[in-house]
Amino acid sequence: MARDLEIILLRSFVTAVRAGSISRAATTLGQTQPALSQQLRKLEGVVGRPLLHRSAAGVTPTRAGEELIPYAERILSLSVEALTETSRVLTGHCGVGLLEDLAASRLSQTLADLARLHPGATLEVLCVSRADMREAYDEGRVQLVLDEVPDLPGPPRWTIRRPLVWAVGAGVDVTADPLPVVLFSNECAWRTAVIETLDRPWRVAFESNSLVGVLAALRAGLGVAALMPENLDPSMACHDPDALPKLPDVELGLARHPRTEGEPLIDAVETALRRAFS
Amino acid sequence: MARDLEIILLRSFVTAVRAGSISRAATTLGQTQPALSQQLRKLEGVVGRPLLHRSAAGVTPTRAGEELIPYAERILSLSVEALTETSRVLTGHCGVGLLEDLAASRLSQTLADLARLHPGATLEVLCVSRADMREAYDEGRVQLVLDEVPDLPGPPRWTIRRPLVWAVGAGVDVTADPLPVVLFSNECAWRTAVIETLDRPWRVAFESNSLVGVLAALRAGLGVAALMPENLDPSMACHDPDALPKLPDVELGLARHPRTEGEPLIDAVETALRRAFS
DNA sequence: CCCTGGCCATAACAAATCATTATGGCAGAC
DNA sequence: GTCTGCCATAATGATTTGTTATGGCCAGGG
Repeated sequence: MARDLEIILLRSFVTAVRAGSISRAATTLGQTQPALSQQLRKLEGVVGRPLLHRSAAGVTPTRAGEELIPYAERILSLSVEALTETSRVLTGHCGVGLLEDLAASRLSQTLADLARLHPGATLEVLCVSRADMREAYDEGRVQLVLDEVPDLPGPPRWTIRRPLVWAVGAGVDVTADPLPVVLFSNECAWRTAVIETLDRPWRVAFESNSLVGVLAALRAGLGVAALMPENLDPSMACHDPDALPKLPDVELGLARHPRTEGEPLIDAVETALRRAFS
Repeated sequence: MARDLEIILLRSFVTAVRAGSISRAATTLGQTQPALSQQLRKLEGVVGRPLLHRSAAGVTPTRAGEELIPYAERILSLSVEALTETSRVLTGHCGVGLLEDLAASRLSQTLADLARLHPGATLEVLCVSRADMREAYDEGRVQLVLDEVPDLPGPPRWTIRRPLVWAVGAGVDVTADPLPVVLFSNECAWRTAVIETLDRPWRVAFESNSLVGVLAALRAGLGVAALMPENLDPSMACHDPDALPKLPDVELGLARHPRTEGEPLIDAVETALRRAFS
């Protein structure tokens, strides 16, 4: 049998007592009635005594339930207090350097959520060339950089591998000879990956130095391109796994400026970035 | 993202900090190191900041971690306090009337566990005839009765259906004509169920008024019998589903003497009985 | 200098848990 | 009587969790 109470169950219990009914508590918690019913039964199992009188009118706490209520409320309030204390609203500034492909993905959503959570803080996202990124990092305008490992301005604190996949523009024949390819025009690690991977004749159908340009070219049916899965429009997925050679993974890493060690806001952004890939 | 902390995660965190190492904390918690590692990462996700510095030597709390520790310890101690208060060691006496088949099953183990948990309480299990049971119930020597619904001395507070299965004694031929059957000699609801279910010639090979007698007869290869699955030795299972007709379910129910409403010990025993069937 | 051992992180899979939909029973209102 | 609102249960599917099996990293000792 469980040795600890569970805070979620305590919240369910308190809500049910306040609501006087499991069904109503369920809706205020955004759950279904059977789910809550099961949770309360589980809690009763942990405590070892019935906590609620059930009737057709609703529920009322038993003797044991009444004894539990004050503890439950205290634990719940301590829980939110602990959270607001340790992850209290942050202030300051954090510059984040991102690979453009990452900036386009749901990562920006994550960062925007974070910024909304901390109205006193400013978040800035930068997508620039490797050299500019290094400069911004050295000058302290950017504290975190998430990019391909060789391009990082400092040692990676952690890394993560992501696959590349082929995106096939509308109406493009993947067996065409030569194969029309849409490329990033920057010196980018996977531009070379694409070129080295292709084992048959190909030609550059279009080049762009920005992801939106590449995506537009794909939508226009100009050719095929290598993307991270996050940026792949499902309609452009390549369904025949053998039509094009398998692309290598890219290794992304996060560099953090050493002077920012222990800064809560930078902590929070780093944790959010990491969590976005879990 | 989760809105509450989780007590289990707080315990993991505190243990890790105290142990100075995730691995050691894992062994003291009886878990594996990766499991704990994941839990701590999840907790960091909820808080939004790193809580531990990881190194090859072990872990030490970060600034945020140090802030969290006192909250975590307070919540943990409140949690155990709430449990010991609401499910504190009980005293008193509780008589439980059981169908013999139930007394033989793991249910006795459950009740023994409960008794060990509450050294100041005495538990008594009674397996007697329906009439004696009613008498004991009326006189207050038995507060809870778990039996077939029609045999209960009071209205059932809850019920549960259990299947009956055929047990085939060692070496018994289930196609024999007439089929040798081992029966309870008491007037028992499923004695009649067996008789009514059998759709071909049969004979009473052995009768006993106790479950151990029936089991002994089965082991001796005297015939087949109907049992609850809990009491079925796997070696006696009937493997051919069509060899014998399907037996009906039995409906068990729990009656509780009305005068015991709210008594903590009786509460605890009732909850334990119910939980044993969940 | 290269092992070796302790530490943590990750991956992949298996097991357990959880929430949902779909029911049914029960009691009071109409 | 039939409704209506309540709770409980069953069954299924999704999610979560824990496990084993690895690999990388750093420090200490040969």
